[in-house]
Amino acid sequence: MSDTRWLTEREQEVWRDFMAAFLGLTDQLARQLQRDSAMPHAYYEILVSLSEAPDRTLRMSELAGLRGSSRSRLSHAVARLEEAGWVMRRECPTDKRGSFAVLTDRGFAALEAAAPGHVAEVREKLFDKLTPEQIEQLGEISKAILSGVDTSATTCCPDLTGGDR
Amino acid sequence: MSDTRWLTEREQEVWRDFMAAFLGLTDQLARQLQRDSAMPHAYYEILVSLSEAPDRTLRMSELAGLRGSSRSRLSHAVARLEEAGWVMRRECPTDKRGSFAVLTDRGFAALEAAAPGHVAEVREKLFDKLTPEQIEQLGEISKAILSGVDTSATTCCPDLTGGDR
DNA sequence: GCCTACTTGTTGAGAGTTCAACAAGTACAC
DNA sequence: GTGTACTTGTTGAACTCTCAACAAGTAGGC
Repeated sequence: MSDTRWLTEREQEVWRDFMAAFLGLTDQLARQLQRDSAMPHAYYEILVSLSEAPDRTLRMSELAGLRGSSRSRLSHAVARLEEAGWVMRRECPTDKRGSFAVLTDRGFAALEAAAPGHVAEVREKLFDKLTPEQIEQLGEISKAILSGVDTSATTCCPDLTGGDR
Repeated sequence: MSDTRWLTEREQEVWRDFMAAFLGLTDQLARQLQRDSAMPHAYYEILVSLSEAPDRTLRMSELAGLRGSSRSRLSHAVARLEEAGWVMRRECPTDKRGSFAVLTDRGFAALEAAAPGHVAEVREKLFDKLTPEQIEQLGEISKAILSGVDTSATTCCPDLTGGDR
């Protein structure tokens, strides 16, 4: 198609440090949560989203959108969270296809118990390592990257079977 | 233990944007590689590490160290890469426990075929979104985060059974 | 030599994610 | 109403990763 615009030496270096730093960071956060609270990071974030929603309740697809997760992934995850007694499903009265996920009191308690350790890890491993200027810079950089990430790609699986028959 | 130092509003915002941006970015890179080259991102990086090693050969544990991967994970991955014909195992003559992973010609060709698409995605989704100053800042920030990430944690599983008997 | 401690790499089971396929319901034209 | 297209959420299989357990080999004391 077009000849490749390879990375410069410096870009390569930044890219590798960036990946190593971020993968290492997320890895440690995930380990901390799994070790101390027996939940994967993705499940923690589902609980957070629910805890902030009105009535601690969200439609499955809204929750998937918020978390940038596929419907399939969320469905499996909520099934596990339901087994743990942290989330309940409730049907939607106005749309019989739909279903709500509701954070239970036990789920909220589990989240409250997990939060301090998680926040401490984020502080120690991220914010304590950066100057106030760098924190601002990271915010700007993140926003710039976000502008190019199509969040829809994760959530939906466009079925194009009807388009080119 | 100690009372929690919660995140400030601004820190929270940066944290969420950061996670969303990074998870979205890695997700898209992984999808691009899987879609266009039928390999997970982690496998791509294994091939890269091997391609840069003398004789395209590395001890399993060195490779695990380079990639910040556990020995178990690497062993499974190399098994898959061997099935694909991209990597071969060779035994180590001086240490009969050890084994080498060697990138095959087919593996090198697969890497060459995958690289342009991957680099284009990294460019488009990351470097094209950032100013030269931001790229420098990201490099510094990554180094700072890296300083607090203990890369050993991933690789080894310290067996402390003998310590406190 | 022998014995204990450690290292290397593999294995199998369990857990989370992805993908494609699916049932059930909704929306809207006709 | 009927029919077609789309949406919602779930399911099962395949795949990757993690964890614990393991066999085999090395290192160093004695």
